[in-house]
Amino acid sequence: MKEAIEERRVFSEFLKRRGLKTTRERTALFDEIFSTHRHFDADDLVARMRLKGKKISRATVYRALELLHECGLVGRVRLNEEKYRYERLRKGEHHDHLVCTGCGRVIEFVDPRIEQLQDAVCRQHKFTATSHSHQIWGLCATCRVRTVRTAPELPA
Amino acid sequence: MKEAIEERRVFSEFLKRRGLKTTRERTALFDEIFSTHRHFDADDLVARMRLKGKKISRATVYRALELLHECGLVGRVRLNEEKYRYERLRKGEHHDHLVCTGCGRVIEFVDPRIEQLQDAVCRQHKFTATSHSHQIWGLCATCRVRTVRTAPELPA
DNA sequence: CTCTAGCTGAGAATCAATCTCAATGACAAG
DNA sequence: CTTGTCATTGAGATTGATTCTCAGCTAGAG
Repeated sequence: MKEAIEERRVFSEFLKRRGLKTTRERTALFDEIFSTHRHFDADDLVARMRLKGKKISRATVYRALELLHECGLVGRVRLNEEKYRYERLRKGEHHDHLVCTGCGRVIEFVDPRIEQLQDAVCRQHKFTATSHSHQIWGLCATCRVRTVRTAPELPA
Repeated sequence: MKEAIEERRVFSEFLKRRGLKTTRERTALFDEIFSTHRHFDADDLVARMRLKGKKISRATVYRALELLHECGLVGRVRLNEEKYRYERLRKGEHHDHLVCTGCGRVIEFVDPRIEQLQDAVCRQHKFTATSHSHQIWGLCATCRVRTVRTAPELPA
């Protein structure tokens, strides 16, 4: 599974540049993360490693995610929850999220026109953007159907 | 300072509808929140109340913010930090945020064209949106100047 | 005024994320 | 291959925001 050659190089060079080491743990985590395109949180990752028979402590997982995030390979957002969501990033690519509050599903979307308007907004405010996050909450098609007339008037 | 008449009515009716009570604490918190337009976090609010000589427990503050959020008078977002940011909302109005990573300043913006494109995205994915949050991080004009050539390379 | 169901405050609990520190390991140099 | 050094790891403690618990308090209907 020697996927993600380019990313692997980026990470390795990033570590070298910082005088950090390419450890067994970091490599294993990298492999796992770059073997899929799923979104995940720290716990998911710990669990996935366990399943593969690699016991890596939570602390190490967080430390590795921090590094991968710093070198731009992994995205980290809070979708209005208390925990972070991580996701593999493809260089130059960017996407935003539709988050289903019914089932938790996350749908990605890209819209260059929106990005363009964003740039305009920044210019208008003399703001120099470095990143952004755009989330839309609601119900996905499936949950929408399921909730027809189950939706309360509000008197929760 | 009998501001925010309309909001006051909304809140009061909301409480009534839910069989909840209009307590001294809730009224005091409401007054404080609706006396300005600032963004704030739970601690700010506790502190502001203290300054006015009203000691209201953190638990109560959180509970009141929850209610105000539920009835749509107060917005609550995580700007990729661990804590929530709250803000007074004006009915029907909506805005998003430019967050300066230099000084923490939050600039609000509205762009109907972006909102429109969002709707289109949702339709495309058969997604029924209920809310969204759109944040752009970067440097405000002031911090930008201050940081000229202090910024690292970060070949992210 | 009374009574009851909702409130409040203090502190405990939770939960993700971060930190501490002793033991271990990567890797450059010899 | 061996060594020395300094980063790394894991387990558990810690932090920080938020939520919960529960006993005593109070709003507000009757």
